[in-house]
Amino acid sequence: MPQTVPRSGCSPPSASQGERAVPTSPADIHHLLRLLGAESPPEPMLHSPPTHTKPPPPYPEDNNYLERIYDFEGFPTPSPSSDEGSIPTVALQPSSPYNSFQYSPIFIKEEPNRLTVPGFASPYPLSPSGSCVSYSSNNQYSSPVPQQEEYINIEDLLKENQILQDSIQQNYITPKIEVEEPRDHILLRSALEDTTFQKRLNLRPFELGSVKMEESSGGPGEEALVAPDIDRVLSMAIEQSKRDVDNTCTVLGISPDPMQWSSSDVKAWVMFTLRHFNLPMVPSEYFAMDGTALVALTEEEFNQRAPQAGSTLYAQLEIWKAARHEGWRSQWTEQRAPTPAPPAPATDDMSDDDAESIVANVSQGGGKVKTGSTHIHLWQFLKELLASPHIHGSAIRWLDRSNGVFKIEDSVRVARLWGKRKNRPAMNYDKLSRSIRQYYKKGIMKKTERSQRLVYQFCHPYCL
DNA sequence: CATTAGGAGATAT
DNA sequence: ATATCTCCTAATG
Repeated sequence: MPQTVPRSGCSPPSASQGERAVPTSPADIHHLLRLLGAESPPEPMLHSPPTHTKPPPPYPEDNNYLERIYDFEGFPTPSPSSDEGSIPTVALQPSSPYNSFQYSPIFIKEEPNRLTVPGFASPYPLSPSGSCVSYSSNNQYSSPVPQQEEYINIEDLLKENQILQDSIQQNYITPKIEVEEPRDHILLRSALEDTTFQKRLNLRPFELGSVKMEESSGGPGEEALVAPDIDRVLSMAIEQSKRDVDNTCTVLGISPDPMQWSSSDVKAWVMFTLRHFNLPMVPSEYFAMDGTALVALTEEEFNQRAPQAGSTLYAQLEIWKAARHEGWRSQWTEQRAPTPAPPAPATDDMSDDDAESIVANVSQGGGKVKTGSTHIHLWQFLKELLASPHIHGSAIRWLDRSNGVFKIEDSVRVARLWGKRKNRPAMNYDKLSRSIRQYYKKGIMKKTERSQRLVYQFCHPYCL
């Protein structure tokens, strides 16, 4: 069935062999390859997994998986208590058929693969071990059965890719990727299981399978032939990483460039990442430093600060560094430039805005376009932030939830997030607080008994 | 110095 | 017309 996919403003990466959607140097791929294997739990946040399509039940403090999905997507977390007045409730998108993933244990131990990378020109110190990411088994994605550790090399990946392609050609119709048998090759698994990029790019589910792969007839020159197919998959995976980074920026209100992070940005990022990977929390004081300092930390220093999670944090940061290095453009670079007609047309313009409008659309039942998010009221927005303490807890949190008393811990970030939401790049806390003060008159908020700095209180119907 | 308080005009939807 | 946004002056800790 030849499906012609409407391309909703984005051109799928041309299947032509010469050009790729994402220009990636071998070094980048290698870099990512080292990183990706250990990284993200498969498609952690962009879509709801099939089994979780309804909002989380009561709200027991830690049924966070769904919350994470909501939060990360900028979805308002479904309120624990009944209904939120005019806050739009969000129906999650019906799970896409491509979206079959499950959390499967990931084991990887890396071995320098055979690609020789003539020097990844990173301005940042690489891991002292040189291998960059050594994934320890203490993280919870690892299975209790440690003997499954395996080494990966490109040849295996290629073979596996071949197997996959064969099986793909047999059930071409099935939009699901069947990667059941091989349990061990994470990179491939994660790259292939994560099919969301295919969907986002309007690829047919298996277009990547059409890339012909020539088996290494040329004996010794192995390095040379690695690139073509894996490359393609990886470039998509890279795309995915970009989006993840961008999403995180949006959610946390931080710059994509770690060097620009303030110390509270650093804390927010660390906490978010720990949370995201289900790693044990560490005192945020351990990471009391700004972005420049964070970037300068070695893997060992990470591990000192967070014995259970240091490697993951370090690896994640590597991805962000790479992002920075590649100059991934994002709406975050300085003030947004609203020029709607960028010179480079439609190669991958389906980044962040799309995600947001999808959110908006979904929340409107698919009917109305856009309108949702810019119309939000400040008090609603604040409650939204308050509803995801594990993400924004360092910026704003409840002091007395039942009475609607909350405290703004990081006025700069809250204002930044608000400005972003309202498309007001010049927003600051001065203005935001002025708006809050208007609420006194309107009876939406009131001053607390003993007035404390940065502490506000919702009035009655508004607080829950 | 950051924050609070509130007036007043401008602006976006 | 409403809900801010923006700018500003004055007070406070």
